[in-house]
Amino acid sequence: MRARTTIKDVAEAAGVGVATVSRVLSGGSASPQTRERVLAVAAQLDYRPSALGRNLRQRRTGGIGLLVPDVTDSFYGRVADGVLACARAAGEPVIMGVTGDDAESESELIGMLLEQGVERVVAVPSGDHEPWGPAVRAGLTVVFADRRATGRDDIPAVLADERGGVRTAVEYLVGLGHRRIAYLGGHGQGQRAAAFRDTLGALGVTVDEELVVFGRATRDSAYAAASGLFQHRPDLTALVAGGNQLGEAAVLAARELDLRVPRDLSLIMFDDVPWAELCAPPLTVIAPPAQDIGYRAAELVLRSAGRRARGVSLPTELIIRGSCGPRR
Amino acid sequence: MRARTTIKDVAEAAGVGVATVSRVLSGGSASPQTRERVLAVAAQLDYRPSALGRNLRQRRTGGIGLLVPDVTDSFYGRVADGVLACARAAGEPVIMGVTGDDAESESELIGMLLEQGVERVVAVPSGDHEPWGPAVRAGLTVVFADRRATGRDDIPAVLADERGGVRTAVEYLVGLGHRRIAYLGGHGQGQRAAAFRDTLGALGVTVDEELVVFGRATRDSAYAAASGLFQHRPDLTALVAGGNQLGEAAVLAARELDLRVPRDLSLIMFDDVPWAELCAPPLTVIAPPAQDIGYRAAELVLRSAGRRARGVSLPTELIIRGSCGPRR
DNA sequence: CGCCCTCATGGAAACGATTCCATCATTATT
DNA sequence: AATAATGATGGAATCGTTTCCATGAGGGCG
Repeated sequence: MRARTTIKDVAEAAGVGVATVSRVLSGGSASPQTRERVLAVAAQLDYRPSALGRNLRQRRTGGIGLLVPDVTDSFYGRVADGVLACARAAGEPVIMGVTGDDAESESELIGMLLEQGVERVVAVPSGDHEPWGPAVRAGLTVVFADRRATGRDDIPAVLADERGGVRTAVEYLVGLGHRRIAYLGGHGQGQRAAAFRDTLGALGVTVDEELVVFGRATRDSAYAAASGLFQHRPDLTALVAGGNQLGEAAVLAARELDLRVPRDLSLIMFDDVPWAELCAPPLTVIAPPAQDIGYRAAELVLRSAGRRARGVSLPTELIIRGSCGPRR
Repeated sequence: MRARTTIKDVAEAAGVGVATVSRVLSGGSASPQTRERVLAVAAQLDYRPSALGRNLRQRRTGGIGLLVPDVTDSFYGRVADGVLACARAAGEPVIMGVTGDDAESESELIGMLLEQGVERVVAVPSGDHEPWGPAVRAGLTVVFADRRATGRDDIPAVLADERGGVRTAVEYLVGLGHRRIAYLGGHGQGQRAAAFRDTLGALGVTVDEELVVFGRATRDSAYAAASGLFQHRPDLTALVAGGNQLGEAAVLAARELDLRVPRDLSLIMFDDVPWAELCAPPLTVIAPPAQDIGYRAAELVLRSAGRRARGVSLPTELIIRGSCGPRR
């Protein structure tokens, strides 16, 4: 491997000092002819300033860290895409890690980011507050996306307006005549379940706690929860699934038990995914602006270097397709 | 922000020289009592060696770069997941970038990685060989995943056995009696189209070039291609879609034109995605081991630091569901 | 004409780690 | 017992950049 060309090589070739080269390249003052010569030489030698040297000198790494539970999940994939898009626009590298919604993994990854000298992080937290103590103590600028960690209200977050989204969905179902509506929730989505209960209450429908169930993040667990719910309470007429994996499980379980959608069961899913349209019938969904959430979070973490920033809540959209009908 | 604790702080607090601390922490020789004292002090001060200092000294960054066309696409999401899993097991950070299958973006991102001092890259190349000249010239260790760049056969690649997969699929369709089989391909998948033609030829079916069409990577373009194909050649009885976005477009277009699957049209898609099972009917697919491709590529790039490595081809699996039937 | 101010410029320090090398002590060998 | 060998240890150089500071030249103004 050929040795890298350094600033010293450029300085020598251009017949100037390294300080001058550095100034020219980072926009400092220099005489026009010097500037021109340095730029020409740098281009000819294909010189790239090493981020290593710069970062060490400036004691900061520039880049931004990105922690998501699972890139494979379409929702987090879109969040990540938003972060990457914003970072790219700003010319910042992104160091990415997958937590699997596990606090210990999260801790390890934060440690790794710290070692790398990263000082700005966008994360979809596992929910546990534990890992974030050391992070903020070490001076990390953190912005949460999609969720917050319990008890860390000091960390700004970019969230979907889950309450609004769930409210709209529940109102829609109730408007169709449904009364026995179930909620299938997942990891770290207490917010959504709470909104579900509140809205039902506000509409004068008594909340049946047996109809509010939670599955783990895995496909199997979600399927078991959905299937159990359908078998145990065949009287329910509508279901709100709190995420795309849960929605998938619900569709599968309903099909397995020969429940016709929407005749026997109305279905609304939180999160819009490509396959929602391909499903038979196409799924009515509450669409959170996943890509936007990532983009805004990255923007926030880049702008708020140092000072405290306030979080944001982005509106969701109810997309009515074909999976909801009047109460049977 | 509190100042970072450096190796010097640890050395002072432990009453030894910085060299000794470095040796203890990186497994060099030291007397038992010194080692113990240093470790105790380091733990107490919560010392983390800065990767910046180390990398600069060693002139290498350790981490690995990851370039994919689109994280939002389920397939590349799984590839990325595989790379991240392997990197995490090896304790290496991953710097990720999205190319959008655009050679210029790819070039820029490679430049960024170079600046960051990354020297190992896993990439799903856009297909253009242009960007990779500078990369290998700068001494980057590159491993391609899923595709190769034209004319860069010197760069090892971890691929799915597309030929085998397509062959199996086509044989299956021909076995069902189909003769007018179309292929809907996408960006950088000449390999698959070639395998399609070859297999048909080998089975004694004449290849109708009008039935081999290509869409761009966007949803709209793929839909237009599929729709055009169906309208222009209503006599075709089966279709192989060369990727999940293309498959999605085909399902949508078929539905729009009231083609019943599988009665009017048999459908096979390259790539297994969660929604393939949710589709009505569930889609028969050629499943490439996406996660494995990523994992193996990362393994390869980590192990083959320096020396040349050979690529690998991983088998695909034909998963028969319900979207193929006998010729009508 | 002289002084001071401005501006371009280069040398050198600093960032935080690793690592070479010299030093010193302790033990083994002849 | 003298010398060599071994091993622990710390000082200092080094990586590539930015930035402080000193230097010198040149020009404007009194």
